[in-house]
Amino acid sequence: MPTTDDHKTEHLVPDEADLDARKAAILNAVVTEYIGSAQPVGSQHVVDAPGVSVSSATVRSDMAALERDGYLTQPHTSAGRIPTDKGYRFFVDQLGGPGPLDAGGRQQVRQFFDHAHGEIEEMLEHTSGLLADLTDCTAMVVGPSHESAVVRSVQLVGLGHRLALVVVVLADGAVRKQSIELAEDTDDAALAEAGGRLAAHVLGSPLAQVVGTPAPSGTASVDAIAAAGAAALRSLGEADGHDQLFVGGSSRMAAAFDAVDTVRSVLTILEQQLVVVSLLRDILDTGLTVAIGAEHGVEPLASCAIVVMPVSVGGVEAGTIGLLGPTRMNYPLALAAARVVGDRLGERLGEAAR
Amino acid sequence: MPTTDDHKTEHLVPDEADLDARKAAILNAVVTEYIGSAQPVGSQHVVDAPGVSVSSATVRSDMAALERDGYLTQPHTSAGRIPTDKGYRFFVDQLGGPGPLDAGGRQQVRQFFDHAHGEIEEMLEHTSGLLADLTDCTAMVVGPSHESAVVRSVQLVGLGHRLALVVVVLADGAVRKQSIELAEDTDDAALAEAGGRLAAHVLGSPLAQVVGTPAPSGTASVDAIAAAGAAALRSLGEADGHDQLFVGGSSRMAAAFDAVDTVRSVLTILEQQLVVVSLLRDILDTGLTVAIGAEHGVEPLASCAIVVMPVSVGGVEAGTIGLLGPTRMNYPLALAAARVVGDRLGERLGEAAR
DNA sequence: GTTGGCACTCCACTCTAGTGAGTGCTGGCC
DNA sequence: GGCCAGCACTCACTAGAGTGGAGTGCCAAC
Repeated sequence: MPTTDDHKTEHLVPDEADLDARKAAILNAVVTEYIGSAQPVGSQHVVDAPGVSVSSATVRSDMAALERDGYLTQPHTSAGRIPTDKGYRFFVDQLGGPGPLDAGGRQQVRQFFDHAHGEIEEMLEHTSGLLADLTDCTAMVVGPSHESAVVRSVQLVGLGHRLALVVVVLADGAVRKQSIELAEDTDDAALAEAGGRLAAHVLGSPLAQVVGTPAPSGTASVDAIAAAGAAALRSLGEADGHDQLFVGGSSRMAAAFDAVDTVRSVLTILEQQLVVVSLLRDILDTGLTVAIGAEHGVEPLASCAIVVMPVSVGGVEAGTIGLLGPTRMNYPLALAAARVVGDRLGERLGEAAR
Repeated sequence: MPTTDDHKTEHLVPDEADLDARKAAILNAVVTEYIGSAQPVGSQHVVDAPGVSVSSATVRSDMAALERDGYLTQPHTSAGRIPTDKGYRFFVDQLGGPGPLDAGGRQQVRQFFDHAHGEIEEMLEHTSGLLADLTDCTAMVVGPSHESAVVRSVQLVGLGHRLALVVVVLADGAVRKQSIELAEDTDDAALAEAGGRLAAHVLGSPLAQVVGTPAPSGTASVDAIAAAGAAALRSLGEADGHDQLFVGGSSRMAAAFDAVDTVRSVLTILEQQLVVVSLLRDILDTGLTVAIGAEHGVEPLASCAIVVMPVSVGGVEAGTIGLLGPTRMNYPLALAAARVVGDRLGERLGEAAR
């Protein structure tokens, strides 16, 4: 009934604009309480909340209004209220805010980044574990894209038996490899010669923009190797499209739901790296930080919410952090953790990839 | 009461030696049925099984004997029988056997290895997915150990801003990297010089056996870089101890149990790569192929069974396959899949790493 | 040793209150 | 008009009683 809807939207203030202060306070209380208890919240539990200094009867009538406006719902008559996706949305947009990370959490983050060592991949992997610990959500960390990183070094390494490895180092420290088959037993000199020509051809340009073959050397066997190497680089450039994903704390999903079916379908999604990466991408592209319930359009995650935070290095996007939990997840905590860890991670990546 | 136990073991035949043929057939039928239905099996459901041409009353008395001997158990009086861990053990050792992979499965394996491409890590990752699909279990694939692989190439690549990358290629095609910090802005020539000395020092020896520093060059700055590189190599050698693990199909664990708690604790274990790798290692070391229930000693996995299969390349162990499922998993299928995929994977690794 | 028969057990299910948290409504008060 | 105490009502949840049936153990007979 679009007519009725339009009517409402146009003439009744509360639907579009902010809710009346007390209703907002009540909604806030219901969401907060429900996030903590996972139980429907009754009017009695809300009367003592800040900003609500009225009787339970009045709260009830406000709750009924909030339900009419779609912020709350009842599992059944004569049960307490549960926030709807719209209710969570209002909470996140108008009420919650990032909220500070507690002292223990801040300490954990500091300690983590003080002791973080090793290569990027390892650090990202561990970061996902940290986030999961902090928020009790499943954490997803997408590594920096290497699309624009230029080639800093190319090397051909013979592995014996007609096999060689093309090893590429990008300016941001990423290393890619691809094995190529050689036509016949090749001596190291030819390999080195071909490697040199390959390097001259691609050094300084992004991996994705490698085209053509190196200039001919006059020796057919060397040219063949160089061409094979160039082909390998191209296939590496194409494969680089899908960024690396690190998922941590997927066991938290089992604790979040008591229906095994839900757990299974969520885990199934998490196993599909491509789906997850593009899901996070999509959410970011629509300009959201939090996607609640059906907002992200992935049906099996309808009872989940996702917090997304871009990781930027010097203003340039260099990865993404995602937190997956039930729609009744602790948004303030998740937002705070994502922000803090994202910032620190960005700094770290900046130090490494200058 | 060890005395009683000894007494039994020594003087009563059925406990140690094979069960009487019909009892074995009954046990076989119970296990098979229970694997399929997950419901306690009554005597009536067994009378039609091959090798059991007796009435249900006789089956009952045999079942009672099997229960006395510890092969079966009852959830409660007047319910059907469920196999104990010992019952599964007998089934696996004496009855089941690998059992052939069905046509669809064989086709799937063939297709997978025909189309498998890319580098080892990617293939191992996908192999875990394949195994999960085939068996409906969670699959674990441990990559080949690089402990004994000798260094084929070492390179120092400058990344700008006092940062350089040590890139090591091992003879089996594995690539390792580690960033090092340079004392001050260093020119490429010094980097190349140091790289050359580093290479001369370690080429041909296994990564884990890198000791000392390269021979001095006479230039202090070059020596410093070379020393830093050698230190990086040592730390890489140490880090190489824990092999790469790829877990596929962890969502299957959610389908296997209906207690969310169990699912959560199993997933928690799966997140700890080190634990999983050493668990598989331990099982192999005790000479087992299948570890059932408490046999592997990891308490949260008490209701799980693990099928382990070494992957060997030319007789040398080069990785491990593991399948994790509930104790009532389909052992013949899991064993068959593990064997077939393990063999094919071994062949593949052999082709690549010669 | 095997079998049909029989009494028994006990889970799973249904049905029936009874309980209580929570609601919507109403009439009176400020 | 907004607020509130009071009240009747709703309905999930729980406990207890009753029932059906799948399954067992035992026994006497073949």
